[in-house]
Amino acid sequence: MLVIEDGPSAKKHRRSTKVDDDAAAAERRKLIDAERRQLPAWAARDKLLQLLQEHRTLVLVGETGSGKTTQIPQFLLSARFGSRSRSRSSTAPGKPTSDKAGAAGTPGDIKSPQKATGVVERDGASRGAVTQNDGPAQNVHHVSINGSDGGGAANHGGPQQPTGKSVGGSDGSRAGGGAIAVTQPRRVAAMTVARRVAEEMGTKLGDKVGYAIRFEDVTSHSTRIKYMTDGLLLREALVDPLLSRYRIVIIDEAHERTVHTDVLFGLLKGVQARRGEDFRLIIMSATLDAARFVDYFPGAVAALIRGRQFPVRVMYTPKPEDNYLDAAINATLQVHADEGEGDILVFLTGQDEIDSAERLLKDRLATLQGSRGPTSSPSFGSRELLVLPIYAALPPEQQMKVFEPAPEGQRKAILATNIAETSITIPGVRYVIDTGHVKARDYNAKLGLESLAVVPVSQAQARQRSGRAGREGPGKAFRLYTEADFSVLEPTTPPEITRCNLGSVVLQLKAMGINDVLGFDFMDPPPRAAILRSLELLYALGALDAAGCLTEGVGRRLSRLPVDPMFGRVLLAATEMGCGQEAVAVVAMVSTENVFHTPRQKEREWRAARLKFVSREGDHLTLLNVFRGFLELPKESNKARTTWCSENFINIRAMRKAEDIYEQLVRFLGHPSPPGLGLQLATCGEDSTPLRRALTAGLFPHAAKLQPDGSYRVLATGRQVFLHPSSVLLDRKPACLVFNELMHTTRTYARDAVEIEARWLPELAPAVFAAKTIAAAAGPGVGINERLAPATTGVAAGARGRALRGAE
DNA sequence: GGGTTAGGGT
Repeated sequence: MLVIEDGPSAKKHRRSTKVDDDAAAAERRKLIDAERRQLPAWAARDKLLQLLQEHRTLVLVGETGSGKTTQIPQFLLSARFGSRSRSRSSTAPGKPTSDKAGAAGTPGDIKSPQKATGVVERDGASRGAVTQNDGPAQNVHHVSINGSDGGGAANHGGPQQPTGKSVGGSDGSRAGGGAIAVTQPRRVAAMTVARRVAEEMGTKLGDKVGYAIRFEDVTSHSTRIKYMTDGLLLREALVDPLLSRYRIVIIDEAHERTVHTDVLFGLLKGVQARRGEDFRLIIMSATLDAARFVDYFPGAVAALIRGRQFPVRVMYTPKPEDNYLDAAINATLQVHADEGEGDILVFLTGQDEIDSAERLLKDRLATLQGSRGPTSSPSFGSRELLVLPIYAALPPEQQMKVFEPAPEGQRKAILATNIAETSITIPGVRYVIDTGHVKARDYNAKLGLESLAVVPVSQAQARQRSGRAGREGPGKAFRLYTEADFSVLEPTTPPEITRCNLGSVVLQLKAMGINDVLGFDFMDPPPRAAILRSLELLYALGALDAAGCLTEGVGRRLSRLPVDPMFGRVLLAATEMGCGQEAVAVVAMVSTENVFHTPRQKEREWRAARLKFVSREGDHLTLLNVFRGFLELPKESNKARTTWCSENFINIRAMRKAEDIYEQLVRFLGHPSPPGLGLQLATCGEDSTPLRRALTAGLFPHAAKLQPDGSYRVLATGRQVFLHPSSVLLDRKPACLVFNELMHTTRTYARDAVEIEARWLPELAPAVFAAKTIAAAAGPGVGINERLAPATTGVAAGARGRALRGAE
């Protein structure tokens, strides 16, 4: 069971199996109520509501365990913020409704961040030594909310106003007019928090409180509080740019700065400008970066709610470690030998590193046991150390082991990637070992190249890691670097939107009528080159016209498909080429990561298993074979599926996700009326040619030709790349191929490749591959790249010029 | 000749 962020309350939550026992239910409600009142958020209730009446944007810094995610929406609802009735009675922007505004003492100061220098007081219990060692708390402009007692405020979950007609011309869809939307970066969080809040309010999930995530909508017409993923709200904005069905939008975990939240920021700013007093925005963030948000949103005010975090003592190494992996193993053994009860969480960078750390640690333990005898030392060997890996690609049954409590007399040492920073919370952890490194994705817009490299963490990330030791009691964090090293780390990790491919983002903005993408009000604008590159790509795909405007035929349809624009283009082409079914399966599979589980110590086994699926034509067809194999299993038999997957070293989570995407795409492409595209999904059977042609029609910007030295050259750019070692084509190296993506690690690798015919290119992408050039290139022994590169660059430059004219 | 951090989508 994954435990979500934000609070002991949610963590303790167990769903009651029966509610027919009224007495027990009432008892439970009392308990829940008592629990709620303990939460720091509860004490801040009245003040928060007051602030929100006076300001259109509230930036709420709620530390871990404050209860902000579960409580704030309920407060708003009980204060009728979640109903339509008060929206008309509110006053003009900037004019407080309440004459009590001054009485609270501070609102005047709060409004102007520059004046309100109130340093946030931080009590020791809240952050303890972490703060101390990290240096002084940042000087942020907030007001600290110290609970006025929340005694009188008990009408939570009271009867709600009938919704009537919604504001701003609602479309009458579910969770109708004036509801409260609360976004989360992760699906599990949206689900579990919604479930908890429904229970607190004593309603059925999907009734007054619900959630919506991709593939799942548990809301109804009576839903007033809707927890959802940020990506989903972004999708809704495509259809309803004013988000008219919501009176309040809450962006939770805003400090994580996902691509989705960052785009939402810009959109919401526009929504505020157009909806005025009719709309309220709350930005909830766990770290003290409120000033950024306050500066960005006009008229915003910040407030802090304390958390319930136990103190964590942070230790640094006196001098730099030259091998953090060795250091981590030593530190783990030392903590195990010297420290009291509690599990150890070690942050490493990736699967390989975790695998080898696991081996090294187990070897060291065996040696120690052997030299001392099984029970010789009271401090060492008296307790066993249970070494457990956790990372996203690990099969679920192995992942589950970290959530089980250590058996009596044992201690867990969990070797984790940054999955344990935010996505999952592991119970029992009291010691954190931070190697100070992380494997991170980056994007070089000029080269259109993604890279994956081990880099130092940011200070914020280091704090987040340390905090994992203080969830259940006082803890200790061991940073395997010096305090001086910490002080020179970047304060925060740059937002993702500044370091990723923007194809989808630019397409979405265009589809929402935001034509001047370069001028979009991003909180942190992505590199200009990244936007330009996306415009070029979208033009090449036919999604934008020469003026940079969305094309109705291709562009509009691509914007609605929930896949990368290049894959969307593959799907559209496939429906015309009679291989829609196969293409949907392939796109679903490539939209899923970690299909194959490839543990290093079982390489022979997984290679043998994979052979059954291998297509000599490439990775896409191999993935298609896997998907077909999976679909042949009885859908209702979980057992059969689990067994098949584990026998074949296939990740069942990935397969379930691929199946969901497949079904969603089939529904979408096939459905006859508007949101659907009403396209026929035919099958090409065993003939792979139509499918490979369809893939070419979308992936042509990634077409590459074999070079004499065994490497490949990307036709559109002239770049030299290598086939990724995981490709089934590695032994066969066809003369021409298209691939999904480039990734730079030790070298520049092309991942997921499929063989194509060079002569298809001018036919399927005439704007980019002039027939003449290809004809020359197709001749034997002709230096194809030298001829192609200038031609394609010229086209790209032309596209850029035209696309920009529309944009600027 | 050799390898993938984590999230997310009407």
